[in-house]
Amino acid sequence: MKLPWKQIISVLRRATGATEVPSVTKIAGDGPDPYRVLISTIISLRTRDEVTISASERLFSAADTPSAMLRLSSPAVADLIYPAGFYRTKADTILKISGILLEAHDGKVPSRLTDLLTLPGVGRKTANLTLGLAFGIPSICVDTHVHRIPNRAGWISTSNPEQTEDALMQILPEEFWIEINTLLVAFGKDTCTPVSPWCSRCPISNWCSRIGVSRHR
DNA sequence: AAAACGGGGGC
DNA sequence: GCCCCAGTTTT
Repeated sequence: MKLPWKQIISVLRRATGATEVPSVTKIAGDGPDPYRVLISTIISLRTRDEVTISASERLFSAADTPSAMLRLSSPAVADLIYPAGFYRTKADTILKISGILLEAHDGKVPSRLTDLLTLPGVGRKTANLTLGLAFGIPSICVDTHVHRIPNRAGWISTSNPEQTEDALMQILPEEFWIEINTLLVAFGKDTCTPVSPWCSRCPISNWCSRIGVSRHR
């Protein structure tokens, strides 16, 4: 299937209201601060956007560098990021990461995938998202929406996130890699929902084969 | 009362 | 691969 990506992306931008920078990056102020991007990405795990943003703002107003973070106790961090889900685990993770950054990476967030993956609490998703948002390095971040939507639309046919990452790199121009996650997350939340999606108000239904969708609105 | 949710670690 | 983790919203 030959897909008009420029058009699809621009329609999604308008439909979702997402401009170019996702909410996590905006927390970082004028330029994306890799440390803030990484830490808010950790906080965002299983947590809604609004909660992630307020939790990140509270945390960063108390500490926004690895060394400042290490002056806080784990319960203090947990208290700052509450009510983000898994807040106790995340507080430990944030402190561990901060310590490692200070010891092994000169207090900075590494910009190589392999280095990011060695950090505790950082998996493929978090690492790729950080590479894109913090450093502008083209990388595709596959979450449930980025996996579900292209498959439902019939653009690709994959069964796991890693396959999806490869398949999307094949069909999607590199200039859209960083943005696709933000767009599809927003799109998947309000229109292309996991069950009974709002196909009647979908702006890109022209390019969707609705594979696997039995019920829709 | 379940299921779902911007996952990842330990085994 | 499977199981665990463990807060909140949505259905």
